[in-house]
Amino acid sequence: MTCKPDDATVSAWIGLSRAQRLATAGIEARLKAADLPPLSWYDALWELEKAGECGLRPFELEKALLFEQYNLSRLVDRMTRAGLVDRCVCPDDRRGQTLKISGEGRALRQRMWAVYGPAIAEVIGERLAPGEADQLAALSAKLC
Amino acid sequence: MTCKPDDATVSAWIGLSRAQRLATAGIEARLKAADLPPLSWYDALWELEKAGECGLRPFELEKALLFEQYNLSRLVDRMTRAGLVDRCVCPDDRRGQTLKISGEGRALRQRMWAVYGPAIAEVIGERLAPGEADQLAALSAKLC
DNA sequence: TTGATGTCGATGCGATTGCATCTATATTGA
DNA sequence: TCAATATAGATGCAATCGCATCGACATCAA
Repeated sequence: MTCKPDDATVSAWIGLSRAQRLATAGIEARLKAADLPPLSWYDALWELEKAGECGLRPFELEKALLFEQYNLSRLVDRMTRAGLVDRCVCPDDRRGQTLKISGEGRALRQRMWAVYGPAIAEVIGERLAPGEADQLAALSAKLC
Repeated sequence: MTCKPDDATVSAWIGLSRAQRLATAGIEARLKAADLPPLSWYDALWELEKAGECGLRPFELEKALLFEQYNLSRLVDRMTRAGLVDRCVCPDDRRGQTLKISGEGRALRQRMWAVYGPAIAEVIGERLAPGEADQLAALSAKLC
């Protein structure tokens, strides 16, 4: 049975939550200031770019991004309308489709990384001593 | 100048983000399954309960919760309509108001904690060895 | 086969968020 | 004092989210 959390657990949860929200806000603000789309667009573009030629099915992207199905459907809508992603026919499953990043999509991802990368460095990297980032990554991994 | 983040920093950021989102989703799902309002309501109620008799100004709550001003305004709206929070006149500043938790609000916070507490234990506590929670809290604090 | 059930993705609708801006009051400085 | 500026909080409107559900195809069991 699951009982009440101890104080250390509560502090960890509150800290995790605040840290992530502050970092996200900082990063999103920098993207917006540079007239770039939100983080979720970057994440989608990056997953699709990593997937390469064969692309990804929407449900795969959904799992990779931890998105709700309906939100992913609409995100893909917007990105397709923006010319960043191509919806291709899926040979194996006629219910589905295959998503591929376009040239424009690749270009936008690069422009976003030019802002996103330094933002991560500023918001996370500069605040952690060497080795602490690894610790944080390891602890986070245990929660997934 | 801020340059590119190193790999450890990127891993820390991605891990932090995924861990927080998964944990949040798990906790919110449990609240919803118990027919309870979302986490933000709990957070607001808890801040107001901690503040005690003298209550809090909306802008103080805004800072405590890391909310946008307009979102806080509307959250308070909904919670007031639900009878959980009282808007009181603010003697010092006639532009503003003082927010106080109601009896109903206190009661709801308790009922929420009965779900929220175990949820934290399950999603965070059970996945971290003793001491790791403290480490995570300490690392998170460096990011704030 | 074929009927029952499961999975993929889209969508109508109401709720919430983000942006810009507004009103009212407070503060500051000439 | 009083005009200029700043701060507290609300709100109209468009974009996005959450929920429920749908249509289309796939899979599985008899």
